[in-house]
Amino acid sequence: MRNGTKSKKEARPRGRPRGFITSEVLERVRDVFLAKGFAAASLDELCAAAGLNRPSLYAAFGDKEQLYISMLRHVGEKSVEAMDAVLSGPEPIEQRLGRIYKGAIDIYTKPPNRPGCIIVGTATVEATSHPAIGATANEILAGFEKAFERGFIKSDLKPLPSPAERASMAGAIMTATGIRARLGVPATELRAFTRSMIPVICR
Amino acid sequence: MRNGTKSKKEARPRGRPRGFITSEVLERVRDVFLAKGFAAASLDELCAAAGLNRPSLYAAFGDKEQLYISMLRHVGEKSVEAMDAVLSGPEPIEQRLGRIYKGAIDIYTKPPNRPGCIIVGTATVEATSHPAIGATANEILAGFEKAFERGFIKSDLKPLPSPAERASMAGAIMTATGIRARLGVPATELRAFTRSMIPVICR
DNA sequence: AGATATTTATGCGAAACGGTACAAAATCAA
DNA sequence: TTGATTTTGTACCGTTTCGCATAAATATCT
Repeated sequence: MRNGTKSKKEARPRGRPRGFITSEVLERVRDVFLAKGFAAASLDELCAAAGLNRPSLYAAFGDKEQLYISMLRHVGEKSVEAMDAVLSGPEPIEQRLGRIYKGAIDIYTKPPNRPGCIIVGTATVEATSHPAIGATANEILAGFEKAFERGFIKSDLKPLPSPAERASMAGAIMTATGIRARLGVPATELRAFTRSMIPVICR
Repeated sequence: MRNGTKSKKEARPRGRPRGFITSEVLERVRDVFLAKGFAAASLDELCAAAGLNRPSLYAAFGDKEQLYISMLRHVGEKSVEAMDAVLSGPEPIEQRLGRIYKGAIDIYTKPPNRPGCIIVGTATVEATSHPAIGATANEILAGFEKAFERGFIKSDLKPLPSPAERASMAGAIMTATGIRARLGVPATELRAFTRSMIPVICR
């Protein structure tokens, strides 16, 4: 027991404990970034939503770009988990895909602000000025495609197009849906679109 | 000749003539909006790029949002013209589609800033705060799909999926490509993606 | 020429921006 | 209790932002 009694839970750090939970803060700033985008979201709004003062936010997450990237990663991880939960199910792949798209559209068109997909809807515009944001968004989208691919592998579709090709197509449909939702296309139209695409992907 | 000699050219307006050409200004501010997005593009940058002073820009186009929308419409019209020129050609539809995507990718990945598609890449994020921008972007995307549809009608593909369905799929592929280009996906990968999607669309 | 109309140019001014310095508060180690 | 360490709150700095007020410049119409 030389190196400190780590006990079960890791020893509490030295100084004053934090008055917030990281994941909660990330989910609150997510709502601000969703509504305004990265550039138009001010630190005042972000701090107010997070319930933190500015120096606390900075000490915990770094500057605005790093905070945004942390939020993106958080959203991405939770999304992939949710996708895997559905895509590993026992139903035929067409049905699993339908549930993925339906769930996505529900989120994308949630009133009152039809926010669309936060990744393609808010990260894309910043990618030219903030390459790290573009790279992060790309990683997350690649993660989505990998999740789709796992779903296609677990299916009895013909081997061609390959699961990877089908996955990249499913991802493109998802991307386009997330964009069009934010642009104001109503949910019914989005659902009709994804429903008509599924048989094409699974041909 | 009562109502004034309108001659051929309409009579010049009364006061001092403008020192700029509307389409040129729109194409110069387009470059700024492409690089920075709507929110992060400052009026100083826009004026400098346009070669106009601030009050001139305001008198000619209104505020920043109206200027941006005028620019979007300008880009949209020229794009549809270019698409129709290709899509009405004599080649098989697969080949016409390939040329459309190749041309788009060339623009989307142009160095040094891989700007992607200005419509889905910069308008989308603003749609929640500026509904007029979202509506305009949607109109333009619908115009793209109509152009695709005209191309599919002029082809000897099977009647199902319908030309409209094929067009919405082709549009989704275009959208996803424009997004991923801005996010940093290299041109070679984008070309491989669209090339693999064409046979699926034209099945 | 003189009056009228429109566009240019300079520059301002109030507000909002991102980021940080500094001291008070809260906890742990000894 | 005393000192070390981390978080919190207030207040501020310099810069940049958008939009406009005002006056000079350039054209047509009478």
